[in-house]
Amino acid sequence: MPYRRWKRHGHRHGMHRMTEPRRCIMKIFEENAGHLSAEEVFMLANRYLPNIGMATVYRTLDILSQMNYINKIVSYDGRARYELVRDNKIHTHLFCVNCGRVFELPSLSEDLIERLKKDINGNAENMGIDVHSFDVRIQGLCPECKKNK
Amino acid sequence: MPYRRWKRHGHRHGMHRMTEPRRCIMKIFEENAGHLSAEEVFMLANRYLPNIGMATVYRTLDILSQMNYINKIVSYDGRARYELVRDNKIHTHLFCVNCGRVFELPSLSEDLIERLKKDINGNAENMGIDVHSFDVRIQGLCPECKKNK
DNA sequence: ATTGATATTGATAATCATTCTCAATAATAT
DNA sequence: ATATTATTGAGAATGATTATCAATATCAAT
Ligand SMILES: [Mn+2]
Ligand SMILES: [Mn+2]
Ligand SMILES: [Zn+2]
Ligand SMILES: [Zn+2]
Repeated sequence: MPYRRWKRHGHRHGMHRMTEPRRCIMKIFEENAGHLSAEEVFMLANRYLPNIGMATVYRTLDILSQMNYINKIVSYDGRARYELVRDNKIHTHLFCVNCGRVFELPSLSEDLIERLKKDINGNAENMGIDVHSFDVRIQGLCPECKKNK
Repeated sequence: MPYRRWKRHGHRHGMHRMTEPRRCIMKIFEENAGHLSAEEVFMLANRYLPNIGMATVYRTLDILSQMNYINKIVSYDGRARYELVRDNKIHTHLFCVNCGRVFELPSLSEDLIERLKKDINGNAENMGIDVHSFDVRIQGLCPECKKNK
């Protein structure tokens, strides 16, 4: 179900009712391009809903992920990040080993992705595994941290 | 410094002394091909060193990683895995969304890796980032979990 | 609009992997 | 053998995420 429809009161998505915290958090992702931690989402939501609780943030991030409105990204620093689902391109992310932030890289060229898919699906068939998704991850220093080193 | 030399008493690696727990845990990785969690390493080490503590396991995994004898892999289930460094190939790992285990896929073809490297390094240059390493990750079902579904 | 069934909330406690603290011990240099 | 100091194991502490639960808000049926 597209988010536009669910956004209005009176439109449930399965068992999921539309509520203020959910609308607010979804709005935050629509207005922020980056890869936000739960804590960052909490602080942004807090400006509009001063009583919102951390538990609600986590619960909402969870169902928005399930609904495929946002992506959950598990980083190396022990905290997850979330981003709005904008397209179905394979994301290439940089995980900064210094500050822990996640950065977007330009997507790989179409034919490179095609060859990756082919290669991976071939191996998957041989091994008897079921591929849901894949991605490319880079570890290194973000522009800011590279300077200050 | 190669592990063979460090393995003997009286041979330090910088400030790192050679001790029973370190020898034991390194041996465990040499004898186990898989991707082990700290808990799994602890249980295996426990058979030889009944008094070993969890803190020592974590500390040892940490310095073995720094020494580049083992790789640390951050999984999606909130616990890290570790594997012996055997070569410098780009690892393609399957992270089973059902059981949380990590599996090795055959490495990508040489020229595919070369093209990936080129593509990534090109983007890295433009963005002013410093690439330390990269890898391809698959999320899906392992052979075992695929059957039992 | 009012009602009733129930999904959601915020506060708080609990969990779980990992890290820290510290006094006792073991590994190396002399 | 002795002195120096890195390492250990036990247990406490941390920090992100989940679970619990009574109060509240949403939505479908009236
Ligand atoms: Mn992204
Ligand atoms: Mn591997
Ligand atoms: Zn950084
Ligand atoms: Zn599995």
